Amino acid sequence: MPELPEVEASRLEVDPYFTRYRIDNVEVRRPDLRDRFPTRFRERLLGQTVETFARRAKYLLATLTSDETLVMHFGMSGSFTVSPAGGALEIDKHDHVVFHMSSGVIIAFNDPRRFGLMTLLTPRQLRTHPVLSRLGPEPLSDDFDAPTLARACRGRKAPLKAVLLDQRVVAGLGNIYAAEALHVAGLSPMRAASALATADGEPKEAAFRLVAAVKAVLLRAISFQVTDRDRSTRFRVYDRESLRCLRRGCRGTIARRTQAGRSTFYCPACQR
DNA sequence: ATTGAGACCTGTCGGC
DNA sequence: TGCCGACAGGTCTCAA
Repeated sequence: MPELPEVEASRLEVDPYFTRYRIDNVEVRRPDLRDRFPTRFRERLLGQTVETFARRAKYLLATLTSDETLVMHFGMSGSFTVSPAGGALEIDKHDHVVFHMSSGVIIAFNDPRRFGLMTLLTPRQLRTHPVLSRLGPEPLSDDFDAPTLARACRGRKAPLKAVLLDQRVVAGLGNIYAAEALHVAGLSPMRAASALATADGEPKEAAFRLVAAVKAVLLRAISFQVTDRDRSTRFRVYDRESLRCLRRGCRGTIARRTQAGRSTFYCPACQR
């Protein structure tokens, strides 16, 4: 479930049960996701109240009364399940951390593949974190605009798809929405990123189109996550190999190829 | 400094 | 039904 829209949907769903409640108990059933949990992880959480529950890129950040921040990442297969107070509790074998909140609600972090991450950072560790402190702009914020993207793309020979996946350029896109945004923008995933900028790093028209496409695709995906359940209209190119291109007036067929070890879906007819 | 390949771990799906 | 390979929405490390 986990690119920016899915993480944001998860945050919205869990926030009412997390924020302003105290963590009365934590079951650490497996302290080894992508990294081993920090020392005294459980002890540092016990009795803490969650003050805010925010998202940065694909990370979820719960700030605690102690000023420490609980950082969570879903990896490829992470998710939360919320069990109402007093309800029967079923523990899945991939529920690695289970939070018992002061309301009686139980929130479980589930992650079969264990590419996810959970850690607890002091304010200083949060500020200087080697990954978090280097994340690029939030794609839905005004900080992500064509000039910013063009500067990041200047002189880069890497294909556009790879640059959209680089979390230091823009933070939160993954394999699906990078492909979707490139289709909306009518840009080939194989195109060199440098094509978005002039020699001095000024944005070309394609940079404006791509920025707008990224925002549109993510906004649509978030609203889709929150409301829609119809899976048929979910993606324009992702997982649609050999199917007709959905762009109005385009008669192309969606192709698939491997880029940097991952599947890229695109329309060779309308993405240039 | 950039870039691509491989690794991490488990589950699912299609083909034989 | 059972086995096997291919593949999966992310990131990190390493070598070129």
